[in-house]
Order: sequence, then C-alpha cells, then structure tokens
Amino acid sequence: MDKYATLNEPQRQAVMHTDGPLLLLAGAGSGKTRVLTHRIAYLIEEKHVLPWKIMAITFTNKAAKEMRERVDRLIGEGGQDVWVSTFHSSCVRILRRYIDEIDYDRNFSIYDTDDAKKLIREIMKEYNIDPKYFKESMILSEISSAKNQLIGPKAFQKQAEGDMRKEVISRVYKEYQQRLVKNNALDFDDLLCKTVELFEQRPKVLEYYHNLFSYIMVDEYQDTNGVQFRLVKLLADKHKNLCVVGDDDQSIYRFRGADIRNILDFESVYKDAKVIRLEQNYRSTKNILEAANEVIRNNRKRKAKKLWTDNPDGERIHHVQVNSESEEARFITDTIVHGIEDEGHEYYHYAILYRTNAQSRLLEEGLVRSGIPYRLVGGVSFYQRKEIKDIIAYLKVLNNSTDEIAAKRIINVPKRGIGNTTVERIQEYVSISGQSFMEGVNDIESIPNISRGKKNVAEFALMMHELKILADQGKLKRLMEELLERTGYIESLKADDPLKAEERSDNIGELVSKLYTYIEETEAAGEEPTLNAFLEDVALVADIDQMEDDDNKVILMTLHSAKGLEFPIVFMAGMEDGLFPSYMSMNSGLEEDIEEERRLCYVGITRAQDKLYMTSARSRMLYGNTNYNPVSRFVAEIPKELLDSNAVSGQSDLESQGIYNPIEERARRKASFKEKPYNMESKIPAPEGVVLDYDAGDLVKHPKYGIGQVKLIEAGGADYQVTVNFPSHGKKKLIASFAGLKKI
DNA sequence: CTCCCCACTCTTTTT
DNA sequence: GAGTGGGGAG
Repeated sequence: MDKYATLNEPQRQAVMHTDGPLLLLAGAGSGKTRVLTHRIAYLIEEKHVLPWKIMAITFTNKAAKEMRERVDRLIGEGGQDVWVSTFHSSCVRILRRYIDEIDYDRNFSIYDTDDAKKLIREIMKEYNIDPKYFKESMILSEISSAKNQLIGPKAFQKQAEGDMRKEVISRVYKEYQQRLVKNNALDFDDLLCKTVELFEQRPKVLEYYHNLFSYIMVDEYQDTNGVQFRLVKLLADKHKNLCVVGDDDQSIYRFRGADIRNILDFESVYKDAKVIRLEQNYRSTKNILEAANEVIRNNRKRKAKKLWTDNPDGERIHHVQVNSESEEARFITDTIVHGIEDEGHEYYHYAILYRTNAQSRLLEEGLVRSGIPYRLVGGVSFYQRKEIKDIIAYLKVLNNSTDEIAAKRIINVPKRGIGNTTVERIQEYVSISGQSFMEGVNDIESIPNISRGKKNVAEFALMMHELKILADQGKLKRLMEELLERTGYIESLKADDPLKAEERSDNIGELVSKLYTYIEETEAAGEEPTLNAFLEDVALVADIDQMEDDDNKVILMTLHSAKGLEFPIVFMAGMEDGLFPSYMSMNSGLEEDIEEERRLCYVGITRAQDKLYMTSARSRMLYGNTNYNPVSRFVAEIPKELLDSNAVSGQSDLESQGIYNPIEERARRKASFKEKPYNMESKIPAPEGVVLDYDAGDLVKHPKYGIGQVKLIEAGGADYQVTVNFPSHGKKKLIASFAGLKKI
C-alpha cells in the first residue's frame, strides 16, 4: 500500500473509488495522470482485476504512451496488458476485427483531412457547385460536425429541408458518404461513427467488448464530442465502472465538436456518480496560479472551483510589449540565452507557446540566429508533406486497391505521361461499368478514346501489379525498395524542385526507417508486420506524438498542443487582441467564442512552473499586412500586483537601450496612417496594405454575415473601421483588413 | 501532355 | 506571405 501513501486525500479517494461512475474534476497541475495510473495499479494489485479488463482512453498517442510507461513503472509486469490507447486507435482496432459485419472490407483506408477535401472537391465539380459560395473546407466541417453529433446523411437531409444552403451540403454529404464506401475508406470521424454503428447494429459485438472491459477510464473528458460520449456510454453500459477525468476550464476543442456538456452534465446522465475535485496544484508558483485563476474567473459558464498551491510565490508574471514581431523574437531569444548562460538553465526548461502556427517562423529564425537548439511541434507535420503522402498513397493503393483518391494521386507522380484527359476517360469508364478506378487502369485496353496515354497506363498497371505481389507476400522491406527504385521517385524530386530535393529525399529516408522500425518492433513482439497495420500507425499520429522528451531543446508549439504538458519557463508570444483572442472570436459577437479563447489562455498560463513571460508586439505583420494590435485583454485581466509589465509606461526594453526611437517611430507611423476619407481617388496613400474597393452606400459581402450595406468608413489608426448593416445579423463594426469584405 | 505563370485563397486551433 | 489551383501556351 506504500505507493498510495504519497497521494493527498481527494486523490486517494479517487484511486480507491473503483466501482460505479466517477467524475474527477481535476484542475491544471493537480496530478490527474498520477491518480489515473495509481488507480490502474490499485485495480490490478489490490482488486485483482486482470490487466486486459481495464481500458484507458486518451486523446493523443503521446498521452497513451506516457500513461502506459507510468503504469509499468508502478507495477512492473502486467502493465503492458492494459488497453491504453486513443479514441481513434481504439476504434480502428475494433473495426479491423469486425467492420465486415457492417459491409466494409477490413482493409479499409483511413482518409485524413486532405484526402477528404479532395473527395469533396471532386463531388462539387460533378454537381456543379460554385466554389465561390461553398468552400470545401466549410462543407467538410459541416459534415464533420454532423457526424460528431451522429447525424447521418438522411437525418441531415431532413433537417436541411427549406434551407437552400444546407440542402446543397446535404447532397454533398450523401454523395461523400457513398464515395467513402465505394473507396472502402473511412475518414477520422467515421472511425468513431462506424464503431458506434457497429455496436448498435451488432449487439453481439458489443457484448464481446462488454465482457472484455470491466473498468473504463477516459482522460481529457472535457474534450469529448457527441460520438465519443455515445461510444463511452455504450462501452460502459454494462458495468458502469466508468471514471472520467477532466477540467471544464481546459476545454479548448469546441471548434471540432467537443461538447462541454458531456462533463457538465455527467452527474445527470450517471445518477449515482461520485464527484471528486482535485484542487491542489503541484505545478506552479502562487503568482502564476493566481494569475490563471483571475483570468478564468471571467468566464461565466464553468463549474466553480479555485485552485490553490503550497508552492512559493515565485516571480511576478513578466509582460513585455515590444514594437514588432521581430523584436518579440529577439526578446525571447535574448532571455533564453541569458537564462542559460547566467542562471544555469537548460534549453529544455523553455517552451514558447503561441496562438497560431504562422507565428512560429519568425521565432524559429530568431532561435537559429542565436544558435539555440529547438524543436518545433506541429506546423506542416511530417505525414502531411507531399513526398510522404505520395509514397503513402502508393502503399494505400497496394493495400486497398479500391482507394480512388490515393490511386489518382499517384497515377502520374512521378510524371509518366498520364494526363488529366486520360484520367477523366478512365473515370468515366469505371463510373459507368461500376468498377473501381484501379480496375479501370488494369483494363485500359477496353477504354475508348485514349491515344497517347494508353501505353503509359499499361506500364503503370504492370508495375503496380508486380509491387502488389510483394505487398501480398508481406515482404515489406523489398516492397519499399522496389517501389522507390521502379517509380524513380527520388530522382524525380531533383527534376521537380532541385532546391527542395535533398530535404524531401531525407524525409523519404525517414519514412523508410520508420517502416523498418515498425517491422523490427512487430517481429520482436512475435507478430507479423502488415502493410495495413503500418498504414494505420501512420494515419493516426498527431503532431504532439512526435515530440521526444529527452533532448535538450527549447520547445515551440501552439497553445493547443501544449495542453497536458508543463515547463519551468514559458513564453506566451503574441498576446494581442486580434491575435489572441483571435479576431474571429472577437468579431463573432458570441461570448462563448471569447470564453473558449480565455480557456486557452488559462491552459497556457498553467503550463508554467516557475516563470511566465508574456509578450505583445505593437505592430505585427499578419497574412501579408501590418496590424497594430492592442495588448490582449487577457493580460489586462491579470491583477497589477501579479504583473511586472512595461506596457503601462509605454517604454520597451529596446527603447531604453536606444535600439528603438519612439519619436522617429511615431512620426513614421503617423505618416502612414494619415486620415483618409473613404474615397479611392484620394491622393493620400491608404494605410499600409489596406485598399478599399467599396464606399459608403455600397453593398458588400462578408464571409460570415453575408450581404450588407456599408454605412460608414472611418480611418481608425492603422486601419479602416467599416460599419456595415447586415440584414441577417444587424449592424457590425468591422476592421477592414480583417473583415474580408467584397464589393458586389 | 506539360509547364509556367497568375491569381486567389487562407491563415485558429487538430484526432 | 506562401502555397495551390486554374488557365493558357507551347
């Protein structure tokens, strides 16, 4: 029982309360992973539950891996038999076994967002849907959110009746779903939806899992969406030994369907649920924690709670306002260099967090210039790179020949003289004959109206056929070698883009070594490596999964990716209204949107253990034009006495060092923001980069609010403020450069 | 069929 | 600012 002695009282209660539903409200840094792992250990060692009867679900592979390692360390042998995995990989594991029960093939492909978009684009083209009015990303996100609420194409259609826009989406949704079936593919949402469908339609399958899992735990419960809720409910229905852990203040994924009600209403869904709160924070200093509390206090929709800590006060929170994003980068790198050289810190003590991935570039440049080693999490992830997706597409086709999206991606990559017309001919032919695209490729002789491409297609078909033999024999190493050899992919990179060729072939090298590692690990575990399983591993990685813990580097990532992590010293960069909170959330007029941003800020602050720096830039180049944003409202929500800020006096460090001259700067800026009437003919240049092609009285179109009439245009410092009356949404004051208004 | 250039979008966060 | 798609020319 010794290992439980170090737990505090509520933690201990949570560990010991093993039977029946349990809601664990665990504030930031309150040791929830500790509770979960001890709980698993307790179940196995004290309650003699067999390890494989315990299921623990996390959101990322990284969290799953970490949990498994900690369980292993706690109990030694046996830990590896606990089912610890993410929602998505759990579902894939289930579907790989049983999806044939609901008319899919078990070799299904998994479509990422790019693949799904391509499919949507094709459908839109066929249905003559004008991409000006319907963006594929918009349609896709509507479909995704429908799926997250378990609304199928039929139900969607019913809801759409009378709403023109939704009716169009409904048609696409229906076709999209049919195409997925035809391609034997599932998108990310389907992985969850189809599992629910499987359980609901095949009670025997569900029963199997009921018998398998008697204890279920779900981490980050505040981020679950409708399907995930349903899935958990189905799985836990028999034994009701369900423990969910979460923090409503850290719910930051509403935009992708997370439903905060899942956690807020847990007690009404599970009537006899026990609720335990973990409110002691072990991570941060008093000042940091207090700042976080004060910020999050401004949210209305939340469960009341207040974190406290026994840790020392620590330093105040440093807030620095600088003039530009490059000064911001310099301030951050200088601070890091100083900390390393003079205070004995290590690089891995530092994390730089930001709102959008676009901010990372300048920060990276700064770090490179100062010779600071860093690791970037996110951005264009490894598996989204063109060259990787190409090779993967080959493997996908070899694994699942009905995958049309993958087949079309590679039929002419590297270029082998098969153009659009040929592809279209094949497409027409197979859509009449009902074959899959690759069947058409194999049957090229019988397709009419193909002249030049015919020979090339036949050669391609032959090559794929021969590669498929290797794939089917499970000779994966040979397959990869032959694939690269015969397609000549690496050489083609040089011809395409000599500058990037080396980096790209390095990436392919990395993919190859990932395959080899996979083969070795699988064989070491006494199992047979399959293409199918490798593709699955590859499809379900998240950016954060790629983070290695053990190297001594500064970490850069978005605030979203940082959830669940902690660092001694944290920088939150870009603390400006318009960036964080984002202008989207500020302009929507919905308090919920700001509240979500505030939770994100709360997550950011609570990542810090000892020191927290916030930086704001007076001017920032964003999406091609310069913006002058005020300091983020979230900074203002931190009480003065907790804050050590230079923003009040208006003098930045760089100013006092004489690097920056406020008088010159002011003059320069004044010159560029001369007041200007809303008349295009004016000789005075417009504020930097802002050109308005509309005037008061004109009709304009806004991406969100639709059509409205311009009432007033005012020069507001750096930019124009435009007042528009939207019949559907009322009067809105918009910043011209952000609003994306189009004259009609 | 391929290549090249232009124009256009998208920039919030991601399994 | 960057990357992508579309359109036109060779």
